[in-house]
Amino acid sequence: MRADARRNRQRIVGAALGLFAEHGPGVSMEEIAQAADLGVGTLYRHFPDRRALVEDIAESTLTALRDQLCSSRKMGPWEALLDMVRYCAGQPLALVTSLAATAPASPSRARLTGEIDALLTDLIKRAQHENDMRSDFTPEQIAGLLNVAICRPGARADDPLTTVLLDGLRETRPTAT
Amino acid sequence: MRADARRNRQRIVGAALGLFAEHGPGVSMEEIAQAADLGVGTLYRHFPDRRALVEDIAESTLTALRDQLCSSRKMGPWEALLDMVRYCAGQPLALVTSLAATAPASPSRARLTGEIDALLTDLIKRAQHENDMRSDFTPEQIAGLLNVAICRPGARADDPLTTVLLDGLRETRPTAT
Amino acid sequence: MRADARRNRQRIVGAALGLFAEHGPGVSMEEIAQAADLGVGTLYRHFPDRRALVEDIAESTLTALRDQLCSSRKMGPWEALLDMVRYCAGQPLALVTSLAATAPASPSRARLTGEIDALLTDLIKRAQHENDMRSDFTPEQIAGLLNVAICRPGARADDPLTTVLLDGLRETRPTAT
Amino acid sequence: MRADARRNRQRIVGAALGLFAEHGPGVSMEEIAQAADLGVGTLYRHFPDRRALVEDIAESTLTALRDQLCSSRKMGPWEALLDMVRYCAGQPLALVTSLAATAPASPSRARLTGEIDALLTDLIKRAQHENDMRSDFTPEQIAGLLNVAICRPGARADDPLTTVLLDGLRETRPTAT
DNA sequence: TATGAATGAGGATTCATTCAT
DNA sequence: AATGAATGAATCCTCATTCAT
Repeated sequence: MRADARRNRQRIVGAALGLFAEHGPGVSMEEIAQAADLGVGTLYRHFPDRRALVEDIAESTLTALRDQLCSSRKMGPWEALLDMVRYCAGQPLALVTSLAATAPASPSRARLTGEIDALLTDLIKRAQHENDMRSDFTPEQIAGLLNVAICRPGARADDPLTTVLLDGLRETRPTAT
Repeated sequence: MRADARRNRQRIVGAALGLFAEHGPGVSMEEIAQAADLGVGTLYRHFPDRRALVEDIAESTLTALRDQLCSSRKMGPWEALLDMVRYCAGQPLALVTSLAATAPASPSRARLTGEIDALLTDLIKRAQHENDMRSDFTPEQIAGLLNVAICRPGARADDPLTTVLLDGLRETRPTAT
Repeated sequence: MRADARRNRQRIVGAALGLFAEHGPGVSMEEIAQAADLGVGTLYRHFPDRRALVEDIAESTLTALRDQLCSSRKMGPWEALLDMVRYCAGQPLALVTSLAATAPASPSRARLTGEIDALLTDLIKRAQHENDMRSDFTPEQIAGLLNVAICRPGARADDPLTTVLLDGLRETRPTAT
Repeated sequence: MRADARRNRQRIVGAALGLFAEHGPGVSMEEIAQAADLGVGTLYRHFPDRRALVEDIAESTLTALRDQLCSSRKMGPWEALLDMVRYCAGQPLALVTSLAATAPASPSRARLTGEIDALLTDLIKRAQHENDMRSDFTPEQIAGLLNVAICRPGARADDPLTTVLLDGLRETRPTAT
């Protein structure tokens, strides 16, 4: 019975992700429930309201990202960054970001975001320290910039934007403008 | 009365831009009308439905961008690109992009987008030809990349992302990864 | 100037009749005004509100019918009835009847209806008296029956319904059922 | 719950019929829902929009009429016609006809109308063949005429109009005019 | 427990009517 | 006097949420 519940929860989240991706954030709870082959009532048993569902999706995605960042702490910083970028390409980060933008962050989401920022900033600091990354921007600025690269619909680790950005960050020379 | 009507139309568009920017695309027509100090009926006289309002905002922004691109055709290509980036920083392009993503493009919006793409691609081609820009990406790829840089909330001509991107594009060397 | 006003009034009534006939009673005041090549304001100068317009149409049609009935008082009763039926075929009586059904009758419309009923009933009485019409129904019943025949969309003086009815009324024999 | 839902559907249809009959086709969905002691939402769960409600009322009335016509196919034609007229007197056919006139017929309503016309025409043909009905009109003309008699507010099987019409149809003699 | 029917507040849109030009 | 822009109440409809089965 607990297994059933867990399966249902997964189906709901999966259905929601799929529908949000395909039809935008306006998808109705009923549609999500149907796509998960469940009644609305069951959806509401798992998530007290729509915000809870959205928050759950956002938090689980962010949690996975944080864990990924944690797990690569022992790598060289530049390699770890590349890893993170590759990892993100397979995640619905663009979707989650825009969904989450709808509502103010819950405390736990805020905490997650903070942790990710800290981990990322730390990574960047180490990269700069090892002269793998240009140092004329603060780690926070660079973190913001990477966020854009990552939280983009259809972002891939080897698409032009990512490539040019990483190229631009790799060096230590001043601006060309 | 013609003058009044024009003023009202401007107030509606202004109010809509402000509210969309602040509270997202879910703002109600009533709220927009109130923010413009008008009755809903007036809003609907100017824009037959919500989509028409959104389309109008999108198209006028895109038209201005196209005109800007046209008017800088006689400059050197790199300087023209910088000009465009600076111009876009002052425009609600991020907003317009996300709003427009809600609905499929109208024919005239599609045409505008096409024109802008053509102008931008041409600019990039010329920049590559003059060795102002790396040539290991197609002009279309670079256009896509610049679109991201430009259609970003809070984009500025001298913020880190833009700077790094332009740096990364300026050179002619291969990838550092 | 008075001539203009009269012409405008006629155009409004004409446009309204046409649109009501074609698109039903839901036609908007704006549409009527446009069809009359006038602004709504002008329409409202002539008719204080929608009901006034509808009433006017109804009353002018009923007035004409009453006048027609009056003018044939000197004929033989059966011939006068045939005349009335022929006259009605060219009038928008079906339309007016259904329009008027929307709202309770104004005093003057009620008066007109009463006059018409009286004239018609009188005609029928005379026809029965002259043995031109079967007498097993009261004049009021026969008046009601003729109303149906007449206030029908597309009624014509020689269509099957009218023909059969007049046949059925002409005789003096009892029911065939 | 299935039983409840069915009951609710019936209450909606009943309320709608009553209100349409009393206050015309302009009754609001909210009023119908209130008269059925339900929320608007429930009304819309049962009927996706206003047209669906009207269509449903029309189609169920027409279906019943068709079934009535079918079930009397084995009777003598004249008796079957009388039966139909009697049956119709108890049905809201006038209402349904005027409601349905609001919108173009749905395919299934069109089919029903066609079937009814065919059955009625056939009945008339047989009646003419057995010399129960005058033959100087085509069956289609007579069908049209009967439609008027039947689809009239307050039609009864023994009211003057019906009586006179049936009288007029019974015989085989030419017009009296 | 899962279901889906019921609810009703809220948003989009229309249109009769008023009023500034 | 004519015009058509402005108004907002009224209507249709949606959808998050609750609740009876």
